[in-house]
Amino acid sequence: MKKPGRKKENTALPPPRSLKGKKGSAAEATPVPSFQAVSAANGDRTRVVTITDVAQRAGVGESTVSRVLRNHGSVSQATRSKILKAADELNYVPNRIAGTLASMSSKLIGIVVPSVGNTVVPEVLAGVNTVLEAAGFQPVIGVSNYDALREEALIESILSWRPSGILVAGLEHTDRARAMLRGCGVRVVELLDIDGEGIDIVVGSSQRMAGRASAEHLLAHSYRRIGYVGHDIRGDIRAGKRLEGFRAVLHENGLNFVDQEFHPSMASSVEAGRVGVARLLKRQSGLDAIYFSNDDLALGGYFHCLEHDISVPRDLALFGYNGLEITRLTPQPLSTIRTPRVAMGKVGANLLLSGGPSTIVDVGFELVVGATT
Amino acid sequence: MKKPGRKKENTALPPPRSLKGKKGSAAEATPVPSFQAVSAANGDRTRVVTITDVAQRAGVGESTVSRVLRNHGSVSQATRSKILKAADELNYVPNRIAGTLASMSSKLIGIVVPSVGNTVVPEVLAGVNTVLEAAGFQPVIGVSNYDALREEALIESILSWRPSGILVAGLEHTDRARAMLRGCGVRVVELLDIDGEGIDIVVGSSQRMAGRASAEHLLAHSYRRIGYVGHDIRGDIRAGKRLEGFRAVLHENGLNFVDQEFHPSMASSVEAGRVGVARLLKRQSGLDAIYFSNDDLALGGYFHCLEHDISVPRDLALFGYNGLEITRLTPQPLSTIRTPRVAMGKVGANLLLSGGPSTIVDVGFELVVGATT
DNA sequence: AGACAAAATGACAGCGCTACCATTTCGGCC
DNA sequence: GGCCGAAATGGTAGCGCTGTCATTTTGTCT
Repeated sequence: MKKPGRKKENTALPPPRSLKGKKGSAAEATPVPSFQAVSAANGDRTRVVTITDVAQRAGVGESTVSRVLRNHGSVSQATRSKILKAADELNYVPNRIAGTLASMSSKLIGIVVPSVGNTVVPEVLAGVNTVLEAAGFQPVIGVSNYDALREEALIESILSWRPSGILVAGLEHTDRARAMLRGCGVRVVELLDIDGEGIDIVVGSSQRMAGRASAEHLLAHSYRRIGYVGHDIRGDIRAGKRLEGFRAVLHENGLNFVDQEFHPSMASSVEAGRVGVARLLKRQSGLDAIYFSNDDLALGGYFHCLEHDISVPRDLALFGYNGLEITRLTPQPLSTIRTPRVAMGKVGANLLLSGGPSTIVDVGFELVVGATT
Repeated sequence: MKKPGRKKENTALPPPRSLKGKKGSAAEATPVPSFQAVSAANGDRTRVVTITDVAQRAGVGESTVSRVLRNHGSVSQATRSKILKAADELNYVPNRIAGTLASMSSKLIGIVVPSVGNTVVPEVLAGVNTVLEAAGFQPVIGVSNYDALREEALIESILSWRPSGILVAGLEHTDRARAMLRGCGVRVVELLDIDGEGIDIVVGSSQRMAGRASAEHLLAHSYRRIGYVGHDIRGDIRAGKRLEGFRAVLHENGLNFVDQEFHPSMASSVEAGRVGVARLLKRQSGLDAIYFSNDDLALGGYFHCLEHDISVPRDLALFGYNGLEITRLTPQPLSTIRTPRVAMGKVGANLLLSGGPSTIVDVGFELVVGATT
């Protein structure tokens, strides 16, 4: 339809410079300075304002300025305000890079997450961020895309910023990643999952138990011909653990999945769920319930049912995982398992900063009986 | 005058290590190390590995190690591998804090976003991150919660890490924030919106035009009794601009909103939409269409209709904003306006790193005619 | 007023690395 | 071999700040 918009530039701009052997040749035009070359609206020197400038302007020593700015150590009220005034006038912004190097302790916290696709991770991050911000820490984030090697690289990269702590998702990492985390000398929090061996602090809920609870719920409601619709399990280890737990209960009851569908890669998980259910139903395996790898998929399945007049749960029951807010607001609330994600983030961050001993915190989960089972 | 300062061991003898004499004595009653105090499961001393250690181990100078590690400058193949081997054996992780301070140019990029609630911001971040990662940059993130003062504080805080660039959402900032961004000496990208005056680089689409296009679409489809359901507009300036554009078109056609509902604060936007529509309909204003501040609200409204057998669009048309993936997958696809969020992030990041002149890039938007209008 | 502890302040050596030299070594080439 | 430019390497100031310690300035009691 309408498509206003001026020039619709492409993303084809060349990256500024590559990491790899860029130099060597004597040519080297544009040594890329341009860093901190501005400020000082007046005609004054265009150097970045340092603590020395503030000290001179206030007529005191650098250490005193440092003490005032960090609110640390005793300084007379008169001196303090003199310094604050000078700092303000000069528009001084402290250089935390230098401060970090000098003090050997940073106000940076590393965070490595697998994705920012659905709202699960952002919610955890929100919880983490609340705590970090209150304590004056800044998060440095990396997204691994469910790729263990990328995660390893990210961890290394983030550790090179010498954070005061690091939060990562999950318990599964490459050996080298684990070694780095163990040896980096700062606290490590592993989030979301507790099924496995952690490095230091572990905050999450049991994926296996969640899967088991889901199966038990469906069985308790007399569903017997159960199918599974999931995304690629290779990358999402936690989804795999849930599936494993679910399947274990089925086996213990002499059952098995009647049919299943995996969707390796689909733009959206909702779509994967929709397509998965469509395929499953087309095969007419006489399913009475479907377990999904998560709520996104379940939502897609639910939409499919709505569109094709499949009565839920009479004709087909649906069960998801995550307890996304939206699953509470669909015409029929979805049955799912809700995890306290924001709280998880908060707890994790708090433990990280608190300096206590290594722990495992099971934040548990809540089985939400919606209208789809 | 006395001569303060510590002893600076000169070139007398090669001291075992540590210029700081931290080691040496066997006593060592933990003088506040706790930082970097771990690793090395073996009995070895636990000092952080520095470039000097690598240099010594490889039997070369520090500068050469630096050259190899940064892949910058010419080093013989033999020396290179010798150094890489030493670094690997020592499990060396470079200290980018020190590197940044020394080189006066960091591999950090600041990002300030209003929230991580729905998937809009994460999608933009994903685009940004793709580009940053490829260029070896690390994002430092702050979340302002739609609070201008918090944004200001975050900007200051992030600038103190001396990033090489900074991305912020929107064009509206406090005066001080704007001054800091202008004066910090690095490139600034303002994302999402282009209606207003930017600082340096602006990448987004016109909110006002989006609102207008939405109104024109509804009018073209003969809807005349239009209502509005939105969240708190005070914080979300962009939603306000869309509303303004929409309303302008209504006025130009001698119309106005028949009724409207604002939801200041609700746990979920979807819920706000649901509740908003319920209230609007209860008032029986004879609406034939509802414009929502965004897709989350629209989704909630749609769910309400589904649940209460309100035929969409016959009884009521719905129109949202964002073009979230999920709106494409509901039983009836929602009519909405889709913005190229990932691309927006990529373009913004590329421009930030490319070092070109200040620009405004209108990435446009696409009016998606779903089944709800 | 003198004595003494406490508060206030300043001086300066690093933190680990990179940029910029200076110096040494290497490869052709007469 | 001797010469010379280029490649390879080492030495060493800082980068802006903080921690330590020395010094000076209070304030409080006798």
